[in-house]
Amino acid sequence: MKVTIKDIAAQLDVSASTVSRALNDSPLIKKETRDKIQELAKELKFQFNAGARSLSGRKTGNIAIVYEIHQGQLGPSLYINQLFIELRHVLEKSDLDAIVLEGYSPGSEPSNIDRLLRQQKVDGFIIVHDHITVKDYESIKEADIPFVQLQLLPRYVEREKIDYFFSDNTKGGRIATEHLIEMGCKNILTVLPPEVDYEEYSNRTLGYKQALEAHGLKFKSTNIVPANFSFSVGNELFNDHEELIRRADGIFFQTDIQAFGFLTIAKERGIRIPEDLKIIGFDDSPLCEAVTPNLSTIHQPKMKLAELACNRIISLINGKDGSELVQEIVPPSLIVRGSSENPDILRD
Amino acid sequence: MKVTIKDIAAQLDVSASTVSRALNDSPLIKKETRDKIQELAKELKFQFNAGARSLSGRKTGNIAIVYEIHQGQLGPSLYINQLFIELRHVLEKSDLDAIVLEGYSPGSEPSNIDRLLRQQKVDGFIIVHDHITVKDYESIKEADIPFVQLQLLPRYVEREKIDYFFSDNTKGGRIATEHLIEMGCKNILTVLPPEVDYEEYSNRTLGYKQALEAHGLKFKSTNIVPANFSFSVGNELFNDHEELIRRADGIFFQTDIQAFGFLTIAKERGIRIPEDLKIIGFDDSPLCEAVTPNLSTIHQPKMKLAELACNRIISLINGKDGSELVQEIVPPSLIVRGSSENPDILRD
DNA sequence: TATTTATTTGTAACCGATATCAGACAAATG
DNA sequence: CATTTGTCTGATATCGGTTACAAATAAATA
Repeated sequence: MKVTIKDIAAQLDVSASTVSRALNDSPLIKKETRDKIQELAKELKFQFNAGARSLSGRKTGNIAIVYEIHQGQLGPSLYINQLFIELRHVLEKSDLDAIVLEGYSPGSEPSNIDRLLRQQKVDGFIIVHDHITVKDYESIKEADIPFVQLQLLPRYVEREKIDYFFSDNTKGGRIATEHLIEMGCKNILTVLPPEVDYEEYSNRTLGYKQALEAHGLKFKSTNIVPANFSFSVGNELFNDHEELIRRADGIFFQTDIQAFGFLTIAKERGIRIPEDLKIIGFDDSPLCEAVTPNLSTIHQPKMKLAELACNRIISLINGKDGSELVQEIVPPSLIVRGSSENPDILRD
Repeated sequence: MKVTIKDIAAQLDVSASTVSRALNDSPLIKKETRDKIQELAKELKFQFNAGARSLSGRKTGNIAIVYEIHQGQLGPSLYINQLFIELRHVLEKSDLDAIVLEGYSPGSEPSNIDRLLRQQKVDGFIIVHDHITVKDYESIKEADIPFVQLQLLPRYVEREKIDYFFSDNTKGGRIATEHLIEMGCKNILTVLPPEVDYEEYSNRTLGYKQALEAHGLKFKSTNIVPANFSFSVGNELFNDHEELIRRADGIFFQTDIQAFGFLTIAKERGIRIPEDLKIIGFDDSPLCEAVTPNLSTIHQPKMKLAELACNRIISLINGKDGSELVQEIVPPSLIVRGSSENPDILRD
């Protein structure tokens, strides 16, 4: 049942090392021998024993994907769920397996990350978001295991020293806001989750501000509205900020979820979208096309990010270009749907 | 940096085997020696090298969680996302790592499951839903690796031979429907995803039928409405089945998502919920409490299922009770919220 | 043809753990 | 005190690969 390198060696009357070389495409082997061995290996469906390989060679064939839990979900938005699936998918193509874990799970000693490092279970880490401890970052570096950061630049790590890939949140905030301005909005709010210390959101807010100023609109900090990070945001907004909302003609919601929550309530409150108020979200979740009106939004380049991160990790593992940093900020794109369209244009 | 069993042995001037015995709580060791060794191991933050351990006959410490992709999401409903998180969480408590993979990814040869088996990378499989091939089921059995099935009983596997845990969908359908009947509904539809060959849904439909018949209501197959499995179900229903809907006084949506989609549309179409029509969903997704009116639903016992599955896998791995099957069908529970309440009662 | 050089293959040590078996030592028995 | 029994520990082979080094073979040179 289990096929080992020795079985192949015995069948072809060669030594185990020859088989090893053949299967690893070593240059130290005659082509014919190599082909013969590879052929038999394929026929027997040979696979390297992962334990033995990592023990001798170095590679485990495992990559850790570190995520965080938000409200019982994978990551702070549905978007993370999709990013996660993409990552696994790209890794699979290189026969790498994904070991998933929560970055920060209090009480476990040692931390999961520390444990994985000590057990030598993974070849690299892909860290999504930044909910891991400073200590764990240091452990990873000290162990000299490749890692890349996705989605959010950690606060407490020197950014000159890590590889990261994330979407340009400042630009996202800017193009979302500019779009509303172009559609004729003059009094634009932005709604964001309460955890304002996330760079994700502060950058989106920065982009919002930049857009306003570039178009000669006044930026008021009171127009930045932190609100519950869930569907129920709708009621909260009307309870706490009704006046602000009634005066606005555009809202940039920094997460789709909040826009959805608002949509379900707005109609009841007699606000027509997009006639009275135009709104735009952020993330391009699948629901955008399901709600009425369809939600305009900013599309996060998840495929691109997953590919960049995985390819980088893979080449780091293979020892390539370890010296120079790779840091990419991928631009998101504007997706216009019904919630921000101009009725005037529609009438043409 | 890396601490091995030999390092500990050298420091305490004992042999490696003694250290191994101490760290594995073997009875063949003097208590004092054991304590001394364990103490030092803790101090040095020793962890077994995973590769070496699995090579020498012990466990890999990895469990494969096999899922399927639906519309770019993890599994056919948000519920799977949560179940997945629960599973990982329970495994973590036993220092087991989760290797996640898609059950069926066409084109990869050998299949991921086959590859993992041959690489001897995992100690067991938790299969969520049934999107893996017959061949893979057979490979797992042949390799004699423990596995449990969650969420859905596979069609092509003899159920007398596998351990499974899932929620009682028949009962779920029944209590959902009975609830509507008790709230006074006489003409109840059920809406379900188009993939009717899933036992999940056929059982929910069965429960629906049982409830009707138990209460002397006529069951009509035309009242079973397959519809798009997404938020956009609302428009589809009104386009294709408006008359049916106008005549109904209750709808049992077999997934929350479909109920949400309907909710956003119903109001526009002049249908008041729950006054004109009572509805109930299935899954108890977090959004239920966020929409207006709050959605009544059937709660799936995800924590319970995750615990059962993990504990079973763990005891199978440890060689316990491998002989007798463990099959549990966990009852879901009714959660009553605004969407099915009786206005008459509210007025009291 | 004899000798040097380049290719290709085999031998053996090693990675970090486990387990069998034999030996050391102490306690129990005659 | 000699012998048997029971506890505990160490030496060693092993798991399935990799790799440095030595050996064998083939090709190139004198």
